Amino acid sequence: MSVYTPAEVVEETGFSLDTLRYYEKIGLLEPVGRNAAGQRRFSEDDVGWLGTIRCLRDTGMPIAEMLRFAELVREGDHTIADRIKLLEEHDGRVREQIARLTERQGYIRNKISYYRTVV
Amino acid sequence: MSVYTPAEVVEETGFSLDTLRYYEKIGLLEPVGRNAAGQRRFSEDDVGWLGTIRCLRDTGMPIAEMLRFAELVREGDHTIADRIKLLEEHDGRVREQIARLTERQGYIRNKISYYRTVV
DNA sequence: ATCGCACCTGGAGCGCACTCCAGGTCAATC
DNA sequence: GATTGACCTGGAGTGCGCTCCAGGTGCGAT
Repeated sequence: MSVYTPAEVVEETGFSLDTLRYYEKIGLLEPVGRNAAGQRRFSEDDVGWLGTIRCLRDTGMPIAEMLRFAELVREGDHTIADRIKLLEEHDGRVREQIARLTERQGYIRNKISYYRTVV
Repeated sequence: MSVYTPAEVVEETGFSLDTLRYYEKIGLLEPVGRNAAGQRRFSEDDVGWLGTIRCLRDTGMPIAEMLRFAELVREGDHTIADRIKLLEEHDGRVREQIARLTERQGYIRNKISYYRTVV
């Protein structure tokens, strides 16, 4: 079972070291293991979880909601229905987000086309 | 040439009154016309411009860049090539945004599917 | 042994985009 | 003529999500 240094995790997840510490501090990450010198050594699971976090963050989930999700995960398998619910609601918002973005994109492209006719 | 009261513009654009005043203060909106009592009366053009702003904001353009765009618009027709450039760069970012969102959406949906197999 | 470097901590600070507030004006309505 | 309600101003405050800082530890390389 391999472990990762902070620098490796920064590299793999794209989160800054400060952000990793911040996530641990607020409880989005469970207390990370340490080596003898007190330095963090992230587990495979930590890195996997950070991948999930990355994905939720990138789709605009606020930290407060990620915390709720993290709690559900910690509580064990009997919360899986709740997790599905949470993720489905989020998926709905992502869909809306994409739809809105696509619509606005159309407007921007029209604008560009219009400018092209003017030049 | 009809004009709009603040309340009407709030209704039509979805920006709050405070936001409208803020946009005027920072120069994103040119100084809005006033009635005898000093109250704002927005022109058709103001409302149209706010539509553009809405669209750029919703697609994640930072205010600083919208200000640059507003400046170009004010400078007149000889800046149209620059405006096209700015909007095209923005369009590129919007495309990336949609692509990333779509990819992450796939991940989320996988996660949901996985949870469904577990329950 | 001394240096550089990756890492540690608690806590302060920051950038963005608003949002709220206190105190005031004016016009129309009861 | 008192009240109500939409609006005004300048400036302070807020929430989010980090990001930075000072001061310190421990380890491997020169």
